[in-house]
Amino acid sequence: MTIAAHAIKTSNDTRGDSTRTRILDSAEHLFSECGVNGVSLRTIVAHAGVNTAAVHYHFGSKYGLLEAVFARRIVPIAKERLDLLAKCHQNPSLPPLLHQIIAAFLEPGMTGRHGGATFARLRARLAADASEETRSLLVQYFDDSSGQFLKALAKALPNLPATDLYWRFHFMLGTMVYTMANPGRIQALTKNECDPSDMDASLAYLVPFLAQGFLADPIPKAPIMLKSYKNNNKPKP
Amino acid sequence: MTIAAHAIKTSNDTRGDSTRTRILDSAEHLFSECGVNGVSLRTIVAHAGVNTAAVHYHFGSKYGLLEAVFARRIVPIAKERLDLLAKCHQNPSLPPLLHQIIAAFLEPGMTGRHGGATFARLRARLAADASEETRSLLVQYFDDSSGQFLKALAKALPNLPATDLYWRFHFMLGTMVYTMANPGRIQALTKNECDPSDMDASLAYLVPFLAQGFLADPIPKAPIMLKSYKNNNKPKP
DNA sequence: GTCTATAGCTGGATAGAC
DNA sequence: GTCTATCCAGCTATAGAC
Repeated sequence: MTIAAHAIKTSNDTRGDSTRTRILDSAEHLFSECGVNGVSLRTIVAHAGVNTAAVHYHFGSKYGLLEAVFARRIVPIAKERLDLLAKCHQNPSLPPLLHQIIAAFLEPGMTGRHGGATFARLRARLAADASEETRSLLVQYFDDSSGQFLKALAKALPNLPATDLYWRFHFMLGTMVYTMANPGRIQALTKNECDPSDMDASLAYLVPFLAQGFLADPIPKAPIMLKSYKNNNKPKP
Repeated sequence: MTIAAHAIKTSNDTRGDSTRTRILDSAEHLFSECGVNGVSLRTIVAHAGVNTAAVHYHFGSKYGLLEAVFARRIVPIAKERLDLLAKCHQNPSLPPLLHQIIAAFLEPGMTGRHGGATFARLRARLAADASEETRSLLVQYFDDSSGQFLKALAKALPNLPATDLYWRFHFMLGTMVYTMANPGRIQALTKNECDPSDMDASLAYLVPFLAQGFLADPIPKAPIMLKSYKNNNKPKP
């Protein structure tokens, strides 16, 4: 069965307590908590109340299970992103277009609608994983919608060179993934005043920060600048 | 032996080819490439040309080896950060103080002086890992210098409320870690025009982006705003 | 489709010679 | 300090009864 077929089959399972669904839920939770290599199938099946054979019957292997966990959430997230993007437009009664686009990109994956903090942390783990299998999962599901957002951002920032735009998009992914991963450092430093697991608060602070970053002047192009920007690139204060 | 003692002992090993050092180098490389749970001690010792007993003799366990790998790099990184911070000051012939501070924080960990991209990726992996052991490693070694940088940033941004500052510091960590992790998405999207493994280029684009983000207006404080910033928080364009 | 039982490996850790 | 040989717990995957 293909990954997409897994996703469709799963999303049609509205009962929510079938063997398949319970395995997916347990796997999502434990992969997220312990990492894919940090948890055994035995632990997953014990948590789901099934046996090891069930996993191999439904998903073929541990990696097949990971694909299914991933596909179940990612297809609706990508769809919602594009839906929200289609609704973005200039209007004096709305926030600036740039803010709308950034929010359309970030919200679907970060709020609770698609697996919430659990799936978000799993995505963060996969992003730090460089293996070919993992990387292909991310590229396969995200690159299409990313391209659409890059186009929309380019249109909203007509004076920004493509290279600068790409870098800033990359930085946006970084803030998103790191916030979702929530390593706990900022809580420790601030005595829980800042809590990245509160995705609404995270977005409220993140969107304006990123929008402002996107609006920075492009950096000068001369190659020498790349090694000595400190003495040459002075944006107006 | 304590972690600090490991670090000191290692940093005094100037020959660079002792058993200890070869194990540390191999482990750093393979932990970085495959994840701590993704590589076995057998693979590490084969790569280092030693036997499994050597690891247990010198480091006690696989986790002890991870600690030693981490401590060897992190102590000099934290020191260099503070050294660079001490040199930051207002001067018309230099870039803005804010840029200097951000660069002082980012450079030591991202450029090639302390393990380079290899150790950087390992740090990114550990950041995505939520286990108590891993988290304590990061907190233990980084929180002191982070506090000093927060103070310096607060002084450079006297009108920014502490909460906003903390969030933006958190976002800065995200861009740093994600760039170091370099999941390859931006290369794929841009046909290698942007290459996050080029740390000089990364810093050239990253520092101005972050500085601009730090300079954004603080978000309004009313709790309601956290859930509906989209209709209420409109920074000037 | 679901289960039990187990095959077949690989893992971290250690004992004990030198 | 360094090595070989080994223990045994834990893993994924499968065979085969029901």
